[in-house]
Amino acid sequence: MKTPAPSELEGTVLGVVWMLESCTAYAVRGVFRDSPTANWSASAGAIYPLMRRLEERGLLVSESRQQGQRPSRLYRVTRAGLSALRGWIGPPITPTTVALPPDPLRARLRFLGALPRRRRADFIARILDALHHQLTELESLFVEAETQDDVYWKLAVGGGLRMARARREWLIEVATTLDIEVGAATATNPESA
Amino acid sequence: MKTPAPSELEGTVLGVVWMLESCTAYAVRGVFRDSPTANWSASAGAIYPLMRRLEERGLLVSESRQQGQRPSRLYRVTRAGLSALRGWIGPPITPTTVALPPDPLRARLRFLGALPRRRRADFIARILDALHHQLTELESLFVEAETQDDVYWKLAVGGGLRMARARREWLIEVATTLDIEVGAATATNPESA
DNA sequence: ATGGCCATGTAAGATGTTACATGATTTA
DNA sequence: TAAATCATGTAACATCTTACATGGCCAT
Repeated sequence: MKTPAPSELEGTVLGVVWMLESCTAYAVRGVFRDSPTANWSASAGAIYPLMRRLEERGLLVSESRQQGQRPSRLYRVTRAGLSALRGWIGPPITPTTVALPPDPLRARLRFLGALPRRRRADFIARILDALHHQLTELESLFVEAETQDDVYWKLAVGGGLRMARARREWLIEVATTLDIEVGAATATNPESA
Repeated sequence: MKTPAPSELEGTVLGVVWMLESCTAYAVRGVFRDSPTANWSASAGAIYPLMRRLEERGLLVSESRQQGQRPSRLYRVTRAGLSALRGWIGPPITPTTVALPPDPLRARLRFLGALPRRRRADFIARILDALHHQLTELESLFVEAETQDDVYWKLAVGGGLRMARARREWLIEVATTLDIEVGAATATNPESA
């Protein structure tokens, strides 16, 4: 194979373009921006050169379109691109696909002993509050996804929802184990006394 | 502030050095290598320059140690380093801390429709099998963690275990929804019964 | 004493981020 | 018409990966 295996970002971009049939780099950025998960910054400096690269590899083709407008590129997935997308998904499955994803929250909790006791409790309380808000947002997104007819979208959002719930339950366990008041966390806004 | 906020990797390295009291870059790599989550490659080319940078910023200090051996650096966290570690953990909590972490499996599932039907089923089956193995490994790690006296380590491993379980249950739901034959790997033991 | 592993790095290259530049389109 | 926003990029920089280099230590 002359073409290297697509990276995570490349595979996702291929998937997005494939789903949209044809789209611009800007549209891909929009999809990332609206994604409920913290993917990448969706920065222009990442997306535009990346799609150029994918075109050079023959995985995308672009059609220049400028009817009185500023020049713009409409990308489509080529035959080779679809093949690369399938290869990226698998099988064969790669370790990174199935491995437990890194979680910044879990990483921080690992070193929670570095915080003074007071600050530790504050940290947990704020996290619980944020997770609560996140959960309600994901739940409404899930309800909305139910009305769509894209079964994979529903399943993906459902997966995110399960993760968010598990994370929140875990945090409650953490708070309980550390003997931290959890009830006050979501109700009050105590900060500067 | 002259020093920028520590990145994810920098914060984690600070935390590891803090936990070990003092250690070499190689020891930090070992911690990453043995981590159950797919963090980074723990490549030498990332860790060694990074710890050098942290020392330049005054967050680490290194003591050269070469008693008949090859020169080696023992790093310790400075006062400023501990402060930076606490700042990295929070509060204030950052969006990336609390956001739903990106999951390569969820990303792929989003585009599962790109696979031919046969291959799709194969993909799900293999993933389920891999998740099953992962889960048994995490469970034994959890049992082992129970014997340690580091409460944050127990909680972190417990969190990873919860995530892995949720992910597996989600995949079973996926398989069921897509009407895919699931093998013995999905035989759920009734832990909630 | 030699092959293999431990341990400490470096060099080159790929990739992503931040900040900026610029023209087109909409809105006040 | 001026300001804001959309849309398409580019440039400089920071960071991470892959691959390599090197020297000490250990078992056979």
